[in-house]
Amino acid sequence: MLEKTYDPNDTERRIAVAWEKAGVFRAGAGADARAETFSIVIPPPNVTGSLHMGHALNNTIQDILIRFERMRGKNVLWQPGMDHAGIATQMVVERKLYEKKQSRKEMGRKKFIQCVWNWCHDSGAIIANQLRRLGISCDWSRERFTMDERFSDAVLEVFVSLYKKGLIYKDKQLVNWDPKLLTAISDLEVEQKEIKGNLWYFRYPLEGVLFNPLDSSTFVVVATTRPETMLGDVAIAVNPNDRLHAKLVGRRVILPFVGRKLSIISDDSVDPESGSGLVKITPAHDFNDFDIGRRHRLALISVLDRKADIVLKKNFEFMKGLERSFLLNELILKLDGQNRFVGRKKILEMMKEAGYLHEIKPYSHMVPHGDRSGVPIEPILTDQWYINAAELAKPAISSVHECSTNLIPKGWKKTYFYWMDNIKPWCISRQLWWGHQIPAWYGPDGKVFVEKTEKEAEAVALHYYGQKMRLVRDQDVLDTWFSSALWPFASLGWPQKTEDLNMYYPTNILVTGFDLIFFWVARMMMMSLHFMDQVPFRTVFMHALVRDKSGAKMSKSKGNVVDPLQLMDEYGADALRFSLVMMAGQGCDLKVDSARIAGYRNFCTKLWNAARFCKMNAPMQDFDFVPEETQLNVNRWVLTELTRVSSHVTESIASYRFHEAATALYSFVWNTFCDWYLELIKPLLQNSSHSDLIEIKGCVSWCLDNVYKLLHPFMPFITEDLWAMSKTARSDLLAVTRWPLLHFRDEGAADDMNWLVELVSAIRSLRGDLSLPSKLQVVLVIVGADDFDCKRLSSYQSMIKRLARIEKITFFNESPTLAAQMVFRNMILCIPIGSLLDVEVEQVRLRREIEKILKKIAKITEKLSNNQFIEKAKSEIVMAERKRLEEYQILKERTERALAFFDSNN
RNA sequence: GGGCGAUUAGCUCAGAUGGCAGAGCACCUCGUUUACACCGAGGGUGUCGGGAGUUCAAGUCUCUCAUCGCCCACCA
Repeated sequence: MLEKTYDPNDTERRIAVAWEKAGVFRAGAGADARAETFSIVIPPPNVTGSLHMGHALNNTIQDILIRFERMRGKNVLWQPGMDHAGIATQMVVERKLYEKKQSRKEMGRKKFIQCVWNWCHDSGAIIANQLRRLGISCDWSRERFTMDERFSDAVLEVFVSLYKKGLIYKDKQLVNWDPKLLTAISDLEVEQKEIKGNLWYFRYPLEGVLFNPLDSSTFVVVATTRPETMLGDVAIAVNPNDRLHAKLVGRRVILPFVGRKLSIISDDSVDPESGSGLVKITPAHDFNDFDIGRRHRLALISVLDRKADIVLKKNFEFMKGLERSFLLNELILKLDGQNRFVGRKKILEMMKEAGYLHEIKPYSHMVPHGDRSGVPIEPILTDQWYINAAELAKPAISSVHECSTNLIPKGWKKTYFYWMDNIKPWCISRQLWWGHQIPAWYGPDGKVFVEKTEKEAEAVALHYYGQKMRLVRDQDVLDTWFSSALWPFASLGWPQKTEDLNMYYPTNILVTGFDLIFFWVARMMMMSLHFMDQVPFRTVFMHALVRDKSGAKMSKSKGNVVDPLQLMDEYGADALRFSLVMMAGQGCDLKVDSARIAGYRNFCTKLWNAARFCKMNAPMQDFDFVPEETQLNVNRWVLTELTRVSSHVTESIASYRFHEAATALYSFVWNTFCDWYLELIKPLLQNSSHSDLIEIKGCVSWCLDNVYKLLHPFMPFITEDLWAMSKTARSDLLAVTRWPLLHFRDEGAADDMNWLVELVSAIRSLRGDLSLPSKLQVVLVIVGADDFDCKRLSSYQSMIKRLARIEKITFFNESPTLAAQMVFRNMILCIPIGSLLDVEVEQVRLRREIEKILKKIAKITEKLSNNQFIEKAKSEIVMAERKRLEEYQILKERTERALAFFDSNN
């Protein structure tokens, strides 16, 4: 005998092992030689990560598709793997070292990298096991890592190839610099945050007049949010159409303290409405100013170093040709080596003291921050490697236009195009140690040799110099997303021409969160199209992001992280999976609420108990059940409903409407199968012929077996477990059993049983209105039944009696006295309850009923008397309305008759 | 500043191609009917955010306004 409740913990662990042992997740397992393929590459989780709700959702969706297609007999590959996650992993390991009072720098690069590798080996298995715990069925025998040897080979191949085509190049540009992590980052890794600060208005004295803070003709006013960069100012710009200020063009101002002479220039990009209308230009510390500087050939004067500390003394260009005034000396003394925040304060003090501070206005504006470090980034002039993304984007754009790749939901196309159409060079070098080191070697004269190996680089250098020269390798590593972009083809063995690539590329679908559309999806499109000449996936399914109960993003610092492992321990992996799917509509947010997960845990218990009932009442039969051979309408009905739900589920999964599939199954199992079918057959189990009993028992088990199959992609553990216990299970695991394709339908039986369900519900509702004790058996008197009704009533009377607690059904022409009445279709149902009946209450109830009906009738009549409606609406709609009207009129007439009976007998 | 999405029952949300407003949870009443109390039966009057338009017909399509959220953007 089974326990009353399902215990997921033991079961899930046991079954996960069984699957793995049987090798059923191997690519192509169980498929025919000529089967269609279906492939997915997993979004590789960070190697140091641990399972969070986003992973749980993402992998559940993929697993549903994979299990579904595997059961449909396809040759399925789900390629797993992990990402080395450059910055993230390096940060984690550095933090660990810091706890041990060690540092990366002291350790040296080689040792540090070894340390990271050790950490990866330890940590990598954790998330893989957590994914197994969730039941995901990827082929772990083929696990790949974005830093493994074969993958590195792909990375080198791509880098060298793009370099030689001129699509990768080195450039000295302003770059987003993270002063905490001390590396360049790409535009995408910059987060704009609104900061409430000030706008400071400075007075810069005009050249050739004596500066007087009280005389506005002796200075110009410029506004800035970044006072600390003023020492790098090289010009002042105004809009040429700014009537107020354009006349200043050509004059010069003196940069306070420093004494540098700044020309006032005109440039279209200046907004005369903004700030004071005059902008100070600091090309070394601002992207916009950098462009203006380039247009006007202005000098670049850098006053911040890589740590964003102010550097004055060491700055040769800054000092050149300047007399060091007293003030300048003082400035250097106060500022040199200070960090940017202190520097700002000190500059402001000095400006104020010297009368150069004109005004301060509170001002809130967007300040770029590093997404990992959280500190404000600095635009800094450095040498970095870039990809010409605009070039690579072209085929990636047209492929989506041509629908070679479909984005779901399709609204994301617009976002994709907008970004791709405006894509800028992608900075791919990072000043980190953990990652793919850039395959570039430099000769003594700085000449760069880009080759896959040092040997090859040396060979080329030998040819170039005519003699052997010492080469030094570029110290930088590549952006993690550079290697992630190769995932769909490199994980299948590229650059080798592998059988896997042949068979499984392009993949069918990529499942990912919409937050990765630029970081990852777009870049995979670019790289894959360039190197494979084919899209990486036919479909991209973008799902919502998991939020907490109140809709906020989960983060460790907020402490609102919901741990999927804990939820699985509490409710089981199946319940978690089911709730994620139920919530994964196509919105943007998905709120996790444990009450809901508990609800699906209850659903597991419900299913478990249906199986338990089956085991108790319909144990093993040596019987090959064939739906077409059934005789009993109750069976033919439930089989019809099962066919309906199975095709609904199949269609829904195939079109990625997972929520719909899950809802259909939930409602079939709970409402149709448990609440009605099992209740309906209970009386039959005690009191039926042998052949009927065999049919019923066969039908119950057969339905459950099919339910297990249909539910398996959603709830793999419990269904596998129940499958193993069910009579029809031979040695096969459910995971590789064929998906059911059901055809049996008997609409007549379905009509009968749906009528029965409605009838019983109506009687129960009437009983409820009368507050009859549920144990009380009553007599049901039926008035106005026709032959058809009578036939139905007698065929199903044992079911009706049991489910509605009726001791006897009789037929009358008139309603009996002291009976509660209710109209059901064209009959009046009466329950004579004698003195228990409160006639007045009944009258009120019936009157209210009539009122409702009249409203409906009025509405439909209005519709039908509208000629436009009759003329223009589809004929089946008009017919349906007429039929409804007829039904309501019968209802009205019968209800009035019931009421009249009371009125006349009172 | 631009783009996208949301607004439906107390809460969380479903409602493809317009045609009788739904589910789960919560709540109330009743119930130890031999699978399940993680259960069963019964219980819903919601200006479908406001306004306008198209249509015989609008939660659904168009416009507009409001509120909220997200993404993108170099603006001092």
